[in-house]
Amino acid sequence: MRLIVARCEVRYQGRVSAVLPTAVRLLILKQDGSVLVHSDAGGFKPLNWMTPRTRVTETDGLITVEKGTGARAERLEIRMEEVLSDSDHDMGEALGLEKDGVERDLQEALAAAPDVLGPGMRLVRREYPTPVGPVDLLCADAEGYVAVEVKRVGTILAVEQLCRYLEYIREDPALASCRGTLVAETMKVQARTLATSRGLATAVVDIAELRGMREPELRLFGA
Amino acid sequence: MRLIVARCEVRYQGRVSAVLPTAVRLLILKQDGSVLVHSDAGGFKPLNWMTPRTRVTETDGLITVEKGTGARAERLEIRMEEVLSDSDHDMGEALGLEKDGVERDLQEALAAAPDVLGPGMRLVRREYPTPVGPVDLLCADAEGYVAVEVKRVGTILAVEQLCRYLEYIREDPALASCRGTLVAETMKVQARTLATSRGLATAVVDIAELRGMREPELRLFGA
DNA sequence: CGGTAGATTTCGTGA
DNA sequence: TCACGAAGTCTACCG
Repeated sequence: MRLIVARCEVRYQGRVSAVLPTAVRLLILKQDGSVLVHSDAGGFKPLNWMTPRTRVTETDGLITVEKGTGARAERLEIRMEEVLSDSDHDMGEALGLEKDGVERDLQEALAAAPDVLGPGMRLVRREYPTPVGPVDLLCADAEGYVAVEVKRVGTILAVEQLCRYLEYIREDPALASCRGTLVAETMKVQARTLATSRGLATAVVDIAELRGMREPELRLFGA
Repeated sequence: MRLIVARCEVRYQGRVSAVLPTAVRLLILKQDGSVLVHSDAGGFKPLNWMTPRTRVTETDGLITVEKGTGARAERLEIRMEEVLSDSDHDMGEALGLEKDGVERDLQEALAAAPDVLGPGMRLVRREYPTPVGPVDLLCADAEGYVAVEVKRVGTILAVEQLCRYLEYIREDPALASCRGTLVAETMKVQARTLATSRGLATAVVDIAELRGMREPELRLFGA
């Protein structure tokens, strides 16, 4: 990884056009070809950047980063007027990031304990396919089938998505009366409202509690 | 801006849980309180980060970044085992980024040349309000009104959005027969298919050409 | 401060 | 390679 602190002007032309007037900024040139231009504020996002795969050339204080060809071509030009620092660092191989609590984990926990969605609820199958993509869970209880969409945050977009799935699911005569439930760790009020007006159920769950239900013996130790 | 290259272990707990095993990484501590952890690969995105406003403390090789309180609390812990480089850089004030070609610009260009959507098409108003948000353009031709949704990339989500708008627009008796058109610089095939099946029109435009139509005198010079 | 929509979204996955 | 969906999305804007 090469780190440059320099007074520079940056131009990007590709999906949009952008110009950064001259100022002192941090340039990051990664081993994989990524180039990031960061300022001392603005948080998470680089002011300008290009992701792999790139072609990087440097001549006479001008760094040119290119990507793609023809209509989809992109070009990032960094004109350095004063270099305040320029260093190289060998970082070796990095291991991956371990995450927990994302939608996938929630879906798993729910698949293992579908009865939190109602008495007698059981899992029919996960990732039940439709022409517009798979619905997270297909469940069933005494009253019939229920299509379940799982989200970390329940929004109106999730309601729309579930509606789209149901439209196709109900084309199957056996599933014509299939109900729908949106499950999320946090539910937006607007999502609940829209869901209700479309005849869908909503449920708020906690992943830690879900797992607690799956492994009740662990709770005994904690109690 | 403080730049640290160090062998470190990183833990994040907040919206999810994440652990980064020990490796050499770049730590960026910005003036505004942002903290980013970058590896030498992985492109645009930091491995871990925290956006303002944060509380940053450092004691004995342990950097702790905290944010929020109570249920929404987040914590980022960086345990440094070996510091390879640690430098501070004064970057002063940075000027803003000038962008062109985003959705807003496309909407403007289209508002100035609505006839590309069809002969005799004229602009009624921009940002025509509905209870579910404003539709980008409301136009009209000899056959009646047309609601226009503008996107840089036309997706099925954009089609759904336009449908949602039309649902409300058509409640007004004067607009009961309002048509709909999705306009984009690039149109996904699925979006076009869904739009057609819902009785909506689609149009692909180029922002440079749009502007060319608005200022035909400029073309004469080029020709 | 919450909600919505845009983004050079980026990033992963599956066909 | 393409298309779709998630993301600790982030960020700006509006109420």
